[in-house]
Amino acid sequence: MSHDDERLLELEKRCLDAGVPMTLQRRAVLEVLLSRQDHPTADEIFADVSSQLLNGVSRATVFRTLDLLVERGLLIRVCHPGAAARYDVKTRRHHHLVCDLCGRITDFDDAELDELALPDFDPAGFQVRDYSVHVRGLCHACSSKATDEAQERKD
Amino acid sequence: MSHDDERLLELEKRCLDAGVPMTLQRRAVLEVLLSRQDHPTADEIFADVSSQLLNGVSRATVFRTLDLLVERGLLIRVCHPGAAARYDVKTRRHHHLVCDLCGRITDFDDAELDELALPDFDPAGFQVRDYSVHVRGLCHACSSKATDEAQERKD
DNA sequence: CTCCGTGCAAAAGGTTTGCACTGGT
DNA sequence: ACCAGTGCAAACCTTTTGCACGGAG
Repeated sequence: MSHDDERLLELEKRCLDAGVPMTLQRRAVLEVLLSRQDHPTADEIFADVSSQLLNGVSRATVFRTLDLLVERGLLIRVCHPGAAARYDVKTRRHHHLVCDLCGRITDFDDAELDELALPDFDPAGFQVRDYSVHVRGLCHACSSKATDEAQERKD
Repeated sequence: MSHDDERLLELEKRCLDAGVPMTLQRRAVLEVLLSRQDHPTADEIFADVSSQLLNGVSRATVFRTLDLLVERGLLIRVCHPGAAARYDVKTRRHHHLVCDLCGRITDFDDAELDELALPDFDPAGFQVRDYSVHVRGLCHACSSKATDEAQERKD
C-alpha cells in the first residue's frame, strides 16, 4: 500500500469518527486536499475534483463538504487576507510569511517557533488547538513594485 | 486638544507623507478606523462613515480608500478566515486568538511573544514589517456548540 | 482648463440556499 | 420507502470597474 493511500485511509477514518459518512464526492475532496502542498481555494479544489470524478461534481457539494470538514475540525480555513477562503488539512505545525500587498502566503518552518510557551486561555473559555506565527511584510515582487511607485510619486 | 484628535492628525500626516491627499471622505474613514477597537469589515466601516458624513459616501469610495491605505502601508488587512476582509490601523504589536468555527478574532497581549527571534528572510527577498502569533481553537460559544452536536450524533 | 477623487450602476467573483432527485440502506 | 447527500440554478454578499460629474489648484 502506498504512503498516499495510507494517509487517505487514516483521514477517512477520522471523518467517520467525527460523524462524516463517506461518499464518492467527499473521498475525492479528501484526495485532492492530501495531494496539494499549498493552500487551495474552494474553486481550485472544485476544479481538481471535477477532473478526477467521472461524472464531475457540483460546486455546491464541494463548498458543503469543506464547510462540514471545517466544522468537524478535520480541516482548517487558513487565515488569508485575500478574497477567497483557503483550506489546509492540518498536518504538522508550521508558520506563515504573508505579503501585505498581494496576500501571497508562504509556509516556513522554524524549530524555535514551534516550541513557544503560550499564555493560559482557560479562564477565557478558549480551547486551543494549535498556533502559528504570521510574519507580515512585502514579498520580493511587491517590495520592488512599492518602491518604484513611491519613486514615481516624487518625480 | 483631545487624545483622539492628536491620533487623527498624526495619521493624516502619515498619509500625506505616503502620498495620500486628504479629502472629507478619507478623513472620515480614518476617524472610523481610529474609533474602533475591533477589526471592522469594509461594510462596517462604510456604515459608520455614512452616518458620520452629512451627504453619505459611496461604498466604492470606502473600498478604494481602504485599498489605497493598505497599498501605502498605513493599514493592514487582517488575516481573517471569513468571507469579508477586515482592517486594522497598525498600532502596537499584538496577537490573535482565532476561533476555527465562527472566525471571531480576539486580540491579546503577551510580553514574551512580543520579543520572538525570527529567522532571517533577507535571502528570500522578503521585507519583514511585523509579526503576530495566531492561536487557533474554539471560542467558548463554539466549543459548547461543537460538543453538543457531537453528543447529538451519538444519540 | 486640467486632474484627481467621487458617485452611481453594472459587473465580477465567491459562497449559500431552496428544491427536486437519487442512491444506498 | 426513507433519508442523507447531491445537482442545479437562483440568490446573496463582497469587491471591482467604467464612466461621467464636480471641485480644487
